Amino acid sequence: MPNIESLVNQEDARIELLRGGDIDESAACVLLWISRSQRAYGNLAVNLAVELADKLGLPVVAAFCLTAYPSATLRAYAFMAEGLEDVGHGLAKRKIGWIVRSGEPAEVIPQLAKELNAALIVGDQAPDRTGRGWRTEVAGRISIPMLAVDADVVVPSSLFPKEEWAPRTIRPKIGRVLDDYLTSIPDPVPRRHAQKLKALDLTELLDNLDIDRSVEPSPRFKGGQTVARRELHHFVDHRLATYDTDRNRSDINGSSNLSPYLHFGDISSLEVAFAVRNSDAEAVAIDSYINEVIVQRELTVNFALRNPNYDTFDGIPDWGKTTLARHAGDPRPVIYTRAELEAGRTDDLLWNACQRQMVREGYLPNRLRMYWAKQLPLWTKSAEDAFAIAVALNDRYFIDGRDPSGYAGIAWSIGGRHDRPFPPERPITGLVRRMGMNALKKHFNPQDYIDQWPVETPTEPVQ
DNA sequence: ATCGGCTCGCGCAA
DNA sequence: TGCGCGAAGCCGAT
Repeated sequence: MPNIESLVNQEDARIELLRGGDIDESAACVLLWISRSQRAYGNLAVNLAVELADKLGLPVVAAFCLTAYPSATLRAYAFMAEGLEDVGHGLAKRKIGWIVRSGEPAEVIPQLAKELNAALIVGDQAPDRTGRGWRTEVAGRISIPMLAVDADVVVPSSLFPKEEWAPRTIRPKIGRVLDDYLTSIPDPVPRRHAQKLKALDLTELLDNLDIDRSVEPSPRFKGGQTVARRELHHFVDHRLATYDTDRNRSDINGSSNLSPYLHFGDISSLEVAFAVRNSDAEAVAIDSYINEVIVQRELTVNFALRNPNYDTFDGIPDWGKTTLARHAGDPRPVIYTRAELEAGRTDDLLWNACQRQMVREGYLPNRLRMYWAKQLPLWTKSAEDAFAIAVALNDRYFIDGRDPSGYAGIAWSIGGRHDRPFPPERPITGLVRRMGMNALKKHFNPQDYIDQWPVETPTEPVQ
């Protein structure tokens, strides 16, 4: 009877052994629990499941557990459902079984493992506490081995066991090992094919899920690996060349638009980074984008993994807390309620336009997300309030809400996380760097942007 | 238009 | 222990 320890490379930083032990030789399949990495191709968790299944002479059956996470909206779930349909099609081509069930992962996955007589479970990894909790619970309720593959970063997170301070502390560490990890991903088909397994109707499952249906699906972003890859190649072919050079287009009109897809794992940052690295764009453009999609992004993953307060005010650095505390009593000339903010009814026309794009489209270019978050402390009674409102709106409207990038962005904007102080000390925000029109104007034309997101004029009632 | 200085704390050199 | 330097800024001097 083989044990799992002898079948996997224990030195592989990308693989976490959640439960060890012997493998039952009479088992019927390897269970692949897809959660964070919602894609059939370019997926290292799928590949590990295939590798182990081949060693054991078993087929692979993949499962997804549909459950309503905190602050789940129809917008996010419609996007996710589109992605999951794509997963089903892709896995069929890879001769992997596919099951979608609703319920709590801690119930559903162990139950499924029993039903299918699984030899072991291969899962993926999540940076947020909800996703991490699911894995721990599942591992605690099974009696077979379980592995988790860190498939949604380029450099495995386990190489950064402590909280990193800033881009400059993680950058050299990533640089040292990047060539070991920035590789292409094969799509092996298991030797033993799974029987056709009928998946439940996704729309029906969605209908029965307890989610907030008042936030409508994005009219612009459709989920799925197929669409994600189309976006990636459009970016590489048409916008990457000017990513760093054209000042008027850079990072606002020229952004890659991939964040919703990266959030749901419709595409991996590894595939994105690999495609960019091997494109024929100029080195400055490539380096600039690689810095975004690897260094900055993986810093935010490290933040979520290593700082338990990654989504609250408490997660900001000490110097930020000190300086904000010193200005806690500063008068706020204007205070808006959450409802006024949510409706985009402030006196700042650019901010309102950002809020409208967020509400309608579920997306905002990164730099505007920062401007948006940086204004909030000026208009709320405390920085803590500003933080809480920022997180609430972020999670409610963005397709990629609940993502480490969003939380780290808010912590950077409001509390100076991953940043340094910037004197002179100013009212309310103290030493936390401000962002005003002059800075934004270097990158785009605010008026053009405002015009793109007009206030909807109510239709006149016919009378 | 460009440039230095502003503050803080990490990480490395010594 | 000292020193260089940094996620996307701002202000004032030149």
